Amino acid sequence: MAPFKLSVIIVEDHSIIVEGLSSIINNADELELSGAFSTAEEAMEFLETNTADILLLDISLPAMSDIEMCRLVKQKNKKLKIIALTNHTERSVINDMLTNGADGYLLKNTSKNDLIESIFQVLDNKFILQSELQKVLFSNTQTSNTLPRLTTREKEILLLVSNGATTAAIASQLYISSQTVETHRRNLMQKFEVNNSAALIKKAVEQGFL
Amino acid sequence: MAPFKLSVIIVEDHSIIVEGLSSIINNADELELSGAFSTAEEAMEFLETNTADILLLDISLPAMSDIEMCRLVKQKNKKLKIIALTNHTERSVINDMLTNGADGYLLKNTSKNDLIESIFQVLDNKFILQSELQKVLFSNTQTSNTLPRLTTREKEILLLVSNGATTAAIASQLYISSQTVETHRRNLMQKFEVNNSAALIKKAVEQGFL
DNA sequence: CCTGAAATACCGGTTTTCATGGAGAAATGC
DNA sequence: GCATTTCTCCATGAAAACCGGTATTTCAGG
Repeated sequence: MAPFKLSVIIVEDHSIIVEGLSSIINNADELELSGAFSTAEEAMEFLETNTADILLLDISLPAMSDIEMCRLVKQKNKKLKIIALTNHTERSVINDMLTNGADGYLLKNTSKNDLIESIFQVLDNKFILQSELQKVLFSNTQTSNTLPRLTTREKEILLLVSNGATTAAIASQLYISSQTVETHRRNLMQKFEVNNSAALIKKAVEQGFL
Repeated sequence: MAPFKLSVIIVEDHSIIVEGLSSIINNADELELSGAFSTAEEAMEFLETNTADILLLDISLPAMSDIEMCRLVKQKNKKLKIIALTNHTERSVINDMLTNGADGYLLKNTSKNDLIESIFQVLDNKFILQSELQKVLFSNTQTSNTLPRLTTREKEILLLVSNGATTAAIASQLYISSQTVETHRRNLMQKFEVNNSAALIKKAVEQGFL
C-alpha cells in the first residue's frame, strides 16, 4: 500500500497467464496491476480515460496485427513503456517489435525475477533484451530480416493451398484463371524464400500466417 | 494453514504459467502446491518418495510423448488424479488423453474458477470435460478419430519434406531410392488423409509432428 | 519358426507444380 | 491526378509430384 505505485496493464487472453503476471506484479512492492485486457483495443480504450506506466503486451502470432497494435498504442501513449511478451525467437519478429515501439522483448518462459527486473529496467529508460535474444539478433547469420508482407489475395491463396487445393481448384473457386493462381503462388514462394508448396506452408505456419 | 491440505503438483515448463497456477492453487484453502516440474520425468521422480493428490499436466504438443507420459504416471500412481491442460481441441487428442489415464481435460484459457472447481470435481471422483469440449467429442462429424502413428522413417521423411526437399534430394540424403521416398510420402499422405504435400505439412504441424 | 509391421524398391501413367518472362487493367495511396 | 501495388492473364517446357498396384527384405515379438 505504498502511496505511489507504478501502474501496470496487461494485454493477454489466457487467464492463467494473466493470473501469473498479476501475481508476480502485485507481489512487487512498487508495482500494481491496474488492468488486464484480452485485446489491445480494449487496452487502448482504457488508456483514453486512464494512465499507466507500463504495458505487458502478449504477441501470440508474429504475423498478426499485434505488432501493428504495438505501434498504435505507442503512438497514442508515448510515455507508456511497452514490453512485448512472446514465444517467438525469430530475428524478424524481434526486429519488427523493437522498431514498432516496444521498449523490451521478453520470452514467455522468462522467470519471475527476470520479469520484475526487466520492468524496472524499462521504467528506468533502459532497453531490455534477453541475452538469448541478443544472440539471435546480432548473430552473423544473415538470414531473412523481416516477415513478408502479403496482399489480401495472396493470403487467400495461401490458405487454400494449405488446405490441399490444387491450382486448378483454387482457380475455379475464386473464378480466376489458373495462371493467376500460379502467379500468386509463385510470388508467395518468392516472398517466403522457398521453392515448393510444402516448405511454403511450413514457413507460413512458423511465421504465424496460418 | 489448515491441517489437511490436498497436495497438487504441476508439470509445466513456462514459469509464468506455473506462477499463475501456483497462485490460483495456493489461494484455495483446501489445496496446496507441493511441487512444480518442467517435465513429467521429474514429477515421476518426485512421486517415488512423495505423494500427491492431483497432477496438472501440460500437454504442449499432441503428438509428443506427453500422452504417453500421462499413461505412465497414472500406471505408477493409480490414486493420483490427473488433469490435462492444453490448447488443443482436436477430438483425437482429447480422446487419446482420456483413454490414457487423464481424469479431466481443461483448455489453457480456463478461468480461475473453472480450474478450481474442476480440481474438486476430479478429487470427488468425477470426470470433467468442458462443455465446449464435449461438443467436439460428441458431435456427429465423424472425422478422423486418432492421430496417425508414424514410423521412424516416416517422421524422418516428413521433416525433410517440410524443409522443402524434393524426393530426389531426400533419397540421396538418406541413401535410399527415390521410389522408396515416394512410397513413404504416399503413406504419410494416406495416414494424414490428405492429397498433397502442402496439406500434409499443415496437418502435421497442427497435430504436433513438426 | 511364423507372422506382421516396417522399410525398401519398381512400373507405368497422369496430373500438377515450378521456373521464366512479359504485360495490361484495376485499385490504392499520396 | 499520378505513381505504385496489386491483381489479373498468357505460353512453354522441364521437373516433380501423385496414383495404384505389386513385391522383396528385414526384423522384432509371440
